[in-house]
Amino acid sequence: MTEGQNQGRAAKLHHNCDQCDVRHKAMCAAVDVKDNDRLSAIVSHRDISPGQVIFEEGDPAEYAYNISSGEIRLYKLLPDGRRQITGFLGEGDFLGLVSDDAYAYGAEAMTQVELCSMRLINLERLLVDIPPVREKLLDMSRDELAAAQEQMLLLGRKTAREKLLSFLMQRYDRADSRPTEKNLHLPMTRTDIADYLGLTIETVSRTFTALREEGLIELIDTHTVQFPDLESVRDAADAF
Amino acid sequence: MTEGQNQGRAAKLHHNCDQCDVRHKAMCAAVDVKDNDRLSAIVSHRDISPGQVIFEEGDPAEYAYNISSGEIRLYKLLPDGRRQITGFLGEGDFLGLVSDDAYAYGAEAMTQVELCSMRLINLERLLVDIPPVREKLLDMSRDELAAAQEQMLLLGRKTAREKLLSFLMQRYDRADSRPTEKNLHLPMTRTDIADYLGLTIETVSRTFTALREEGLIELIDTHTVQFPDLESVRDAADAF
DNA sequence: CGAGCTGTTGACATTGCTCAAATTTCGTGG
DNA sequence: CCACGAAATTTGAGCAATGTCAACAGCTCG
Repeated sequence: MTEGQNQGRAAKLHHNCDQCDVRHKAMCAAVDVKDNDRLSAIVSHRDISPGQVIFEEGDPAEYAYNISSGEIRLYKLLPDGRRQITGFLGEGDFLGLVSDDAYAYGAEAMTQVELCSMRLINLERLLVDIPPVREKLLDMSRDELAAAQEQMLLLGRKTAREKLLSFLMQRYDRADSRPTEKNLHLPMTRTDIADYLGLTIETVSRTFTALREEGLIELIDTHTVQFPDLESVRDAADAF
Repeated sequence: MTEGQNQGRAAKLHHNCDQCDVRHKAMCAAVDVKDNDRLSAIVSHRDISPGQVIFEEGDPAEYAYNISSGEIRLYKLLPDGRRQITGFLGEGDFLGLVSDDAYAYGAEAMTQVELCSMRLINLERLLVDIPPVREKLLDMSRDELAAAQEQMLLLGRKTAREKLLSFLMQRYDRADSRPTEKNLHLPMTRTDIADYLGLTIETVSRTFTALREEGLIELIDTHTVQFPDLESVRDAADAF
């Protein structure tokens, strides 16, 4: 299975950025193709299995990462264990840039994950030498910030029902594959969804059931949702 | 009314950045002093009175602003009027950069405000010509992002009591003037606080009363708080 | 097959919200 | 400086949405 494959790959430390599948949607897109070797020289490949911690809040920040494949959750914890998931990241997303010298949040793999890692030191150098990279990172953090503000609106002012519907629409719209696809796959557990939406798992579960009974969604299985009528879901989700 | 005032002052379009009080803590600090005229050439001065809208969510984004003095609230609205305040800004803070071509949130003056405005077009040019400015803006948005994530934790996972205490500590720590000062001034209304913390004004009010009765805070007047024992407040606020 | 997850459902508790009214604060004009 | 009306804040009573605790069902893995 994948384990074997991954280990095979990890042996080859320096990935070749020329052949990277996600280059176009990652921060790397800002690097001119002719500087690819510059990029390849500083990145390493890393495989992570589901549930594994990539880094924890407060860890000294040494690496930044691009996600080559798989999905990750970012979260913050309170001393007593309450958790808030601040975001889910997927293919092409970037993580690890911090103002401080410590990570401001933790990161865990939700699925099998392939990371493209680089030392922050080397990244800093890249930012200086190749200005478009900084430009790209600024654009990306502005997007992240806009998403964070949208999430604050959700957390502070929406009902459980609105939260879940907004979440589903957010996932649906983000999913790159949008041909005739009416199915939405949710890789995360109910606990993850609850911690993302500021709810308990019971409320998430009950709300899923309620939406199903209303006919707004169909639950193909616990991790797959279908929308009989997309528009009515959007209307109910508000906020868009 | 205020219109008149604004036009009066606005007559003097180009502020002199050499003499700016907040230059050192604003984005402008990234501009070398010798390029000050470059900066002065693109900024204008604007006065805003309390309650006035600076821009609304969805407005086409034309200007970015530095705050010379005063305090501002940023917010997002739901169609039915529910409001989430996403942040309070003060002296030296920067607002208006957007990924889209429309503002992602609204901004209103809470007090009398002096703004230093610049066209986004001109700012873009500055970013290209003076790389440290982009660097500075990236740093600032990383800080903003970290603050946003902290706020998500607060909104999603803290109790009303913890929310209010965290808010008070956040304000206390941010207030630049921290000599022997045990007083904290809150320029915003209870409604603003409620909309920032994801609560109702009644709950905010009751929680203030409860904290006063516990002896954790003293209310000098509705907008001034004192902390008899700062440490016990910090303990109760968690999350730090 | 049994242990251990994950998810669902039920019964009940509680936090924070809603509606309403009393009180205080604040801005304005005299 | 004072009085008045409007706005902001506080307080009370009841309620609803969501959380807590507990039982149970379905699946996966050994």
